[in-house]
Amino acid sequence: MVAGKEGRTPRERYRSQVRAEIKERAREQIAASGAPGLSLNAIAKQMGMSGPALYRYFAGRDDLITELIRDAYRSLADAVRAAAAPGADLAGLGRALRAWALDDPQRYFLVYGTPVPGYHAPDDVTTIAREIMATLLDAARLTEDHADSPGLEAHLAQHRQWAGDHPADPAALRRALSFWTRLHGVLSLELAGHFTGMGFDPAVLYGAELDRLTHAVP
Amino acid sequence: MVAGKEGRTPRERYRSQVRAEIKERAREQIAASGAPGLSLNAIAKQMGMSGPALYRYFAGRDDLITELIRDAYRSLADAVRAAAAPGADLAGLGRALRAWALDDPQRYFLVYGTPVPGYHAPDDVTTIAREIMATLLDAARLTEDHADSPGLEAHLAQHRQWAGDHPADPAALRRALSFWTRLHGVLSLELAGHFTGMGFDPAVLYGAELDRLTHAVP
DNA sequence: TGTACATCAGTGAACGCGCGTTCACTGATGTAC
DNA sequence: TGTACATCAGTGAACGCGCGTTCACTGATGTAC
Repeated sequence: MVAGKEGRTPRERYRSQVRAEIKERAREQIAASGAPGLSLNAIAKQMGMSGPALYRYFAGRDDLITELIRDAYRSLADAVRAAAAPGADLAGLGRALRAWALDDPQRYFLVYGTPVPGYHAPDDVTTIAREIMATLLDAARLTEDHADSPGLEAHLAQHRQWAGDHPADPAALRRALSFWTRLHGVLSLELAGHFTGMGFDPAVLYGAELDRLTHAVP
Repeated sequence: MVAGKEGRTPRERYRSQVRAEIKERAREQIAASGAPGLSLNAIAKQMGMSGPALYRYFAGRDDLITELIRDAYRSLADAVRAAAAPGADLAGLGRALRAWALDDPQRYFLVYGTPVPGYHAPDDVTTIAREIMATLLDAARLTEDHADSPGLEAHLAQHRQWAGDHPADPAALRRALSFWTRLHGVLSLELAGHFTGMGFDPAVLYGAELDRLTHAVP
């Protein structure tokens, strides 16, 4: 999947293969019983190895979880970037975001789920998050809507650390941010099961939100 | 707090006092290390009791957690209902929702956080959730906005199990739902710390979303 | 091509820990007459 | 008001469990000459 991952020497190739399988099993386990229940020994047993063997591949449980979180962020950034490929606007990004989320809900929760008090994500995760925002801003510049929100836009114009030196005007800042929060609102409620039994189709709700973000109803 | 909780006989009064303290310590522990790390023995030790003593008050760990989730839902329903008291529209509800969330983020995550695979909330929680939606619908009927979304409204008009027999028109259904998902989008990202370091004030973003839900900018 | 050595994946035993939960029990508090 | 009995909160020992992690080790694979 990721370039260069397969290594050169047979040993390196084997190593990264086993690493990949450990992570795969870890993801299965998280899907089955949630991230807090992740157990190194259980993974090892499932792979037919002894527990301590995993310490050849990861420094410990926390290291493995951190790696999974990093992968989840990376995966999201890749999905978003791919959808933004030529000069696309926010509409395609929105569809890609939902597809990515539904494809693996637990991966979504690794990024956007309940934070563990005391746990701090490593720095490079923040870097990836900025990269995602930059992609969003690119697309937000190419999108038009009829909404406006002068107060918010003025505030964002003066507090735009998150945008770095991105050449986005205040309206684009607003669009990118609203895109993020609104779609996340629908997605997280949907994935957490809060819509089950309510009757309507979450896809329709998501689509309507996306419509209003991209080609505004006057 | 809740009427009738203090009991009549001294023994009953004592019982519910101890129950309350157990829950209080449980909440502290969740705030400190997350819900998955909740431990009955640790709570007992903190109260100067032995572990097994807690089984006089709760059937077990799961029972305690379920009770905390129920309390969280109940608390949200009360907060929302209080804000809707006379004949208020969605604006006041939105402010109350944010205050409730910020007052105790972990309580918010008990309701809206990452679901634990395999865990199913008890039925009465669903009842409370419906009650919250009903309150939202009441307020949505008294709110006006200039937004409309014909496709969504048509869909909701035909899929309104969640509204029960509430006399809300399609536009009100849409408003209630968008209110819920949009504000939740901002809140959950804020509480999970995804805005930290970005520069802007989440309150401004939240306020702008609320504005557009209540008195629409044309 | 063959030998000597270095690297490194994986094992198995062990450590200490905290967990939820059960059980038989003690002793204090409340109730009935 | 006092005595006899029932209720019930809390204890302490014990069970079995799975966890993360360390350590000294074996044996296979790769490297250098």
